[in-house]
Amino acid sequence: MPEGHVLHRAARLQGRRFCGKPVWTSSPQGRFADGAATLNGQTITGIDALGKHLFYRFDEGDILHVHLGLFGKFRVRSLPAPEPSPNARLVMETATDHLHLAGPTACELITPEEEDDLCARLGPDPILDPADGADELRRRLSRRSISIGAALLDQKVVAGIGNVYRSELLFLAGIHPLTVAKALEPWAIDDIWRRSVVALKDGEKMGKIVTVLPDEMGVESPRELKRGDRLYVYKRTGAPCRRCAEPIETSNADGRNVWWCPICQPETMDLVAR
DNA sequence: GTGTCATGCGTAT
DNA sequence: TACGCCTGACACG
Repeated sequence: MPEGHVLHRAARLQGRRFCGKPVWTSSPQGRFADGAATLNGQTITGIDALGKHLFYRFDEGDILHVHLGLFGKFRVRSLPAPEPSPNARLVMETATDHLHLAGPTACELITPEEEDDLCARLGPDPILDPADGADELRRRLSRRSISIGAALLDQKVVAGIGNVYRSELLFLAGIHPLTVAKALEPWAIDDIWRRSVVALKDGEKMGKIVTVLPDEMGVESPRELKRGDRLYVYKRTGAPCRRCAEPIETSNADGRNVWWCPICQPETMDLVAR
């Protein structure tokens, strides 16, 4: 269940194993049989992530687009690999490595024009555009009367943030998630952007989402934080805030659950209706 | 075994 | 706003 950091990490780690090598491809589940037949025997020339999307480039010009959706998962390992699950959408192997993809929302061949259209619909990616994404984010939020919580999930506003990061980033920024997006001061939007760059890059490096500062939990490094100690507010309804002990609140005003601390993220500005 | 839920998103109503 | 899609982990009986 991936946010943008997972896709950037996949591009980096899969790139090491698969770029520059011919691949055998198949679709045990059958739903990508034609595409797998087209790609079989081709050489991968590059793997790129943008937001939550992944693009594999092949030497005959084909482009494979993968979006994991809510359930999609990669398994990557060195050969020999176990039998693929019967619902594997795509299995890809070199002489030494094995990739197994199950449950994606999208696994399809697309044209360069389709890739351009798709990318044009995405906001700035904190991992790809750390330096100049803030201006773009400010522009894209300036006319939105939706809440900042809803805006951060909209991939047209910013690409790669999902439901975990949006709650955690707004906690770190001290902003209530139901705050009207266009009511935010430019410096507050810049702050959200800077925090998203740090958080997603950290997530990409570690392969998991850790937003809690290690010293707040009495350990040296984020890697030492146990499951359950890594996040400030996500899925912590009723638990004491790690900073002020106030019970964490939750709402699903926009169809997805969002969590916040009522003291650390006060209602100081315009809120959208609950 | 069954039911529920989940880090997503497009389409229909 | 609701639903459909796709899978796996976990709680419960």
